[in-house]
Amino acid sequence: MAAEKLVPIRNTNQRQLIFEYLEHTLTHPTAEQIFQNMRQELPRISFGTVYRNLDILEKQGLISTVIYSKEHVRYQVGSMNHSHFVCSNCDKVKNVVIDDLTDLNNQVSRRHKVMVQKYNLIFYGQCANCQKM
Amino acid sequence: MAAEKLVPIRNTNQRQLIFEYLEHTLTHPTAEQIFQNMRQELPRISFGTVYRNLDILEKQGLISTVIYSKEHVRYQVGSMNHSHFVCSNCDKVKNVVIDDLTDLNNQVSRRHKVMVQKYNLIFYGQCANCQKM
DNA sequence: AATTTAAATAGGAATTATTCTTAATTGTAT
DNA sequence: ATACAATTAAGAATAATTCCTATTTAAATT
Repeated sequence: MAAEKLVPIRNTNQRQLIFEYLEHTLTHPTAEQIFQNMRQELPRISFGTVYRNLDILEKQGLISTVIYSKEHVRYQVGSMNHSHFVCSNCDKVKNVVIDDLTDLNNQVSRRHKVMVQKYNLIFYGQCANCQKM
Repeated sequence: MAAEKLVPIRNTNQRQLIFEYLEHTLTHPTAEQIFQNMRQELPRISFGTVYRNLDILEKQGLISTVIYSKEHVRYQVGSMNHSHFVCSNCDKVKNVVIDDLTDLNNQVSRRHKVMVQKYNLIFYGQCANCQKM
């Protein structure tokens, strides 16, 4: 665990807008989708800026990354306190409410002598729409 | 859900050896690691062959894919009936035993009117070794 | 055992997502 | 207003994965 150099974080318009977009969207966009959306307001924004700011926002705990398939990483506001369902057919992502799993982290920490900081639970299957077809 | 053309699957030495390697390793190798290992026995094997056979083995239900970070997809024998712990510091992956979660799929299926086929639960944190440092 | 045929392979090119590099820009402290 | 370091845009570089094609090979048929 290398000690990180402490560097002041400046407020930039780009990061502010990325966060606001994530805050207001109901979907779980990919970096590509975020980039395309930002281009409407900031036509000169680059992918590097999107990725860098997503990393910063995640380190600040304001957003979190959901890794739900080989191809697509998705982003959302807040930390990972809920789970996701991903339709294997149409790729849609749904937030999912499940019974309390808060003591799972402790259970795993105790049994395996590790320090669990978070978990990520993803369900895969067919959504209501795709089942009909 | 497009109907898939039924195509005979032939037994090849390459696929057999990839499966045997996964069967006997205790780690959760990446495609790269599998490729390097296969090269010892099959010096002419290509990445395409590794990826194609991993896909086939997964479709046959003989192995499964664990997506545990943006950078690294990992493979293991069997289906995903257990969970994983990933150390955020050293990247090591551990199999984790947790209390019965078998009715989680049903719980989610019922509440969200979807058909859950599998779930993937990953814990992130610091392993015993990395905590000491 | 030889022949046939489509599936699988090797090899390498192409694609895609992400990270890196650098000169120019900009937020903020003075 | 000025200075300075953090951030940006732009595009090159990298890495993982997929795709393409001529050749090879498993296995069914003769």
